[in-house]
Amino acid sequence: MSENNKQKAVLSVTEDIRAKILDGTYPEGMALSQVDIASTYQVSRTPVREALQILAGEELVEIRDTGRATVTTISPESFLEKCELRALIEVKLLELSIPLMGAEDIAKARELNESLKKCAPEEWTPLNYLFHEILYKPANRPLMQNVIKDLHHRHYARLKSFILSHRNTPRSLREHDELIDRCERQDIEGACYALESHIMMSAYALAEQLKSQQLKRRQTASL
Amino acid sequence: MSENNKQKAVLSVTEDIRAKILDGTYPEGMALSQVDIASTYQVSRTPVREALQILAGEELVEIRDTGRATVTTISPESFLEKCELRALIEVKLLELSIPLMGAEDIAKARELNESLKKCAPEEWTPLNYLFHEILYKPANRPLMQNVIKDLHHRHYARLKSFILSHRNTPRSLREHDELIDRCERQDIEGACYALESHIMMSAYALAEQLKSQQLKRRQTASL
DNA sequence: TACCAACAAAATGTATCCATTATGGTTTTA
DNA sequence: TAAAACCATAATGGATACATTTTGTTGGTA
Repeated sequence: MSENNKQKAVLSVTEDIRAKILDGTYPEGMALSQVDIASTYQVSRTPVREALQILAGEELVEIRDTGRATVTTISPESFLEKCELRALIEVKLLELSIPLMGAEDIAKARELNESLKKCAPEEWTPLNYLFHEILYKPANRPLMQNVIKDLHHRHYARLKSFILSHRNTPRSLREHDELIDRCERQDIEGACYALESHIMMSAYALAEQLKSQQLKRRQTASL
Repeated sequence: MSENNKQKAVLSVTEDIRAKILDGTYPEGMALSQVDIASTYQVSRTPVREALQILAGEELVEIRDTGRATVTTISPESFLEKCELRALIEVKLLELSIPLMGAEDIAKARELNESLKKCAPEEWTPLNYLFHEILYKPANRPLMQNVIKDLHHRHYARLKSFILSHRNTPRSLREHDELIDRCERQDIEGACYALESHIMMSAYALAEQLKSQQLKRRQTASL
């Protein structure tokens, strides 16, 4: 066979459920029954329960004291605060990075932004993270970088549909270009300010969308 | 009976192992065998496995791809970076808090610092966290506050023995007093600077101790 | 002595079984 | 009719049994 499919059940189940939560297949609030998942993946409940604990630790599912697991919901308030945190840390990373950046880092960033300009909508979120990752790498702060990665992957990724519908990517790309220019000029203050705006502007817009959608959903539910 | 002892096994096992890791009963690198734990708590391996997954999510234990679980180790580098992150977020919280502080917040902070002056060594870590928590409450940033709480509880607490041996608490208490004064005077910049020094100074001292102890331990091990 | 193979012991991974608890609908009663 | 009690169903929590993998040891060979 071409590859080794014999991965531990816990891992593959965890990965698959995580992916389905992130891409919206399992929507907010959906009940995750151990027996259903077990029969879906043709495994026993034992690995399923461990997978749910792992995902609960990632705040993707919530396990109530009755034992029932559901997909967590994203409140506009907590989303905004996550963006604030993201901005705080990313600005710090950028501030530490800029003095240590070499020409090749700038070149890589430009290259990635070009890829972003041409990429399919599906690829946007991961490529966007890679772009930011390159900018922060010189700072050499693996832990902070990891926090950012988590915020991007575990949380931001769940809003992909919003991001796509918002269609602010052209502006994002322009802002990326500006950011790179400022880095190249070693304009730390300007770059940090640009980055903070870049993050928080889209944050407010997305939070508004979130709010109005949840309002709509609640109205539909009460019919 | 005075209380309901019938808690779920997963929870009580998780809590107990967590406490033992934090207080050093289970030291860095110690192997956590499922069967041993199960027999220790008189439960089957099923809840033990879930508990280990939860603790792995908290980065208190590491589960290797062989399935073996061990208590995670704290490298001086990662400790310093955690302190940097802590300082970054706490300074932000303080900056947001000060303009919203009332007289009763200041009073509470003073009160807590007085308790700190008189408290037993055992009580220092949790009380110290409470002191900081009060200062950040007006900022109304539950998520950031939670990150800070985690950093304090899950990580800082493991260094209790170092903190005690370091005996820098008198200076800490003076710094706390100064911090409160600056808050009362609405001296945002000064307070933030004082807080950052307060955190990072002890961070560097602790990191040095960590380094020398790990060096000593490695030398002893190689005998 | 150093290295490798084979085997034995121990630990983990998963499935299945039973006990307990929560849930939803039905019936009963005020 | 509305609310409370009850029961049947379904789901979770934990224990046990078995399969698989890992690890350590022993014995043999160069």
